[in-house]
Amino acid sequence: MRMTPQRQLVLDAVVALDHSTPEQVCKHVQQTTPTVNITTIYRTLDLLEQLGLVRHAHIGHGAPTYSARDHEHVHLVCHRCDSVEEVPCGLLDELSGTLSARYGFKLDASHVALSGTCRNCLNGEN
Amino acid sequence: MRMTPQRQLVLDAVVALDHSTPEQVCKHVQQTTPTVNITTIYRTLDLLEQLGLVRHAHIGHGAPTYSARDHEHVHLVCHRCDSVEEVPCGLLDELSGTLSARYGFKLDASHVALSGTCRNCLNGEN
DNA sequence: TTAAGTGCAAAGAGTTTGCAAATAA
DNA sequence: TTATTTGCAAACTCTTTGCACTTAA
Repeated sequence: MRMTPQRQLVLDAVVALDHSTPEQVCKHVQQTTPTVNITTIYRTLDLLEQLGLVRHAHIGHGAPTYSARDHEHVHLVCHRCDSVEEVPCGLLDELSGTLSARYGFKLDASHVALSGTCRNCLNGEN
Repeated sequence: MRMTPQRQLVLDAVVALDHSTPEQVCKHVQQTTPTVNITTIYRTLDLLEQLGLVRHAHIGHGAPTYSARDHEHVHLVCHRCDSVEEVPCGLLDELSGTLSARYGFKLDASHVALSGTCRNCLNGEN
């Protein structure tokens, strides 16, 4: 594996943007180097994920969003207004323990978003 | 809104199949009535969801899966072998309470899948 | 000079949209 | 009649694949 300029650009973009879709990463990279192709973005995101440098989460219905590996938290996604709130992974510690004990399932808290209704929407503000 | 034959067929299929993608619902409906179009499946699933008769969950990377509204549970998806296990929503009650109290967020436990590694994969059986 | 990496075009899944024909109030 | 519903084709988003060209070891 060579840390090519393209790959460095993609990694930098993921770190800089945070929660960004492949499309957004592409746009950002192309501001500096317009020749970089979206295919390379996809291939590089896969690669960086295999290397453990980035990870993706499924937030809502659209494209997944990528973040740097060390940026870990749980996402609360409102299915009414699509807002995303970040809360500490620690909130899932107990659930994680239960799932492990009862089902042998090792929870990866930061990978998925928890869906529900946010405070504002509950109060009828949206 | 008229409960047309197509709509009844879609609802029946969702109930019968459980956790089925729009594509799978379509295949099932077309066994009885081959003329029903996939567009109608999508439109009807949306409609039935608005009426509260079905709901969808995002399991893994592909298409969402639809189930009857009363069929509620949490999905544990293994991101290594893609197996899906169902566990009671009650497991999230405490988390749900915490999120509500601290963030005003009303969790919808059955909407999303929890991602992680399943027992078999942890034991190196896959 | 060989293997890895890239860009480009095309294809593929999944989904939505526009519109005209069919259906039922 | 008139609004609703449907089927069909086309478009659209997101992602992957095949292949030739480029690049660095």
